[in-house]
Amino acid sequence: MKIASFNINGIKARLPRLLEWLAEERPTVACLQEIKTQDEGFPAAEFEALGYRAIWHGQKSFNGVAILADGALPVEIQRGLPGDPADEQSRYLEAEVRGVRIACIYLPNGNPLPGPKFDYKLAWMERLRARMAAIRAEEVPAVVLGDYNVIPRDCDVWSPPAMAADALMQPESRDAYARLLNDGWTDALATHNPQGGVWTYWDYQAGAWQRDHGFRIDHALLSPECADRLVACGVDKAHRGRDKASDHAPVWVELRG
DNA sequence: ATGACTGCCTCTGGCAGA
Repeated sequence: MKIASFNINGIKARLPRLLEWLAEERPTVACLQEIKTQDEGFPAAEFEALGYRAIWHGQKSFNGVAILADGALPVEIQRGLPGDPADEQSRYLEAEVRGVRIACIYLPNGNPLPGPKFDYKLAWMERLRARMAAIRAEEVPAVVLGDYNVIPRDCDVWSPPAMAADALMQPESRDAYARLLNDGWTDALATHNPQGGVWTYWDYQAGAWQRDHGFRIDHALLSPECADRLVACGVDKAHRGRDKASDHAPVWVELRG
């Protein structure tokens, strides 16, 4: 089964590209981030026409996440990241699909720093760690995937100095990410590409795509029950080069069984 | 180089993104 993540940067503007990607790549599960629409604006019928059923957690203008599954309705487990009742941003949706726990995340960017946005990012990462520990304790096959907004290693960015001041690669951001791995989660793309050089994001500005100035911030973290089943993973890079593309490319993992 | 581009919901310019 193929489980994918795609930060689509607006589901209204991206719908033709998104439907095209689903039809061509046919992921079993697709986690979407930055749908940027309220719940009532979600194009569920367009996905059903392709054989996908979905659950979604929308928000006006910003954020918003969704989980699509081929031929099955995802069984919702958790809507919104626990740990802060005052947090109303739509960045977390968790479900079960075909016996696998799927958590779709859109981790806060954190810029500018220092400031409240960076504080919110770090607090959100601590809450995520707690939720992932709870999932681990259930000992179920689980994949926590999405836009983590963290560049884990220097080999995950085209130019470390160019991004050094960015919230994506601050030591605090990296340490919080490393704690997730220390807790027993496996970064699928990093495991299969220890040398780095694999990007999932290219800025719209300054010809970043044409110059291959990218970095890796979209990740799939596997529980031990899933890490044993990992047979392949990758980035659908070609989709980033198409007309009216998102600034992110889809990432995916293929699990045995 | 206070740059660059894109999407959203319109206070069609300001904000957010990364």
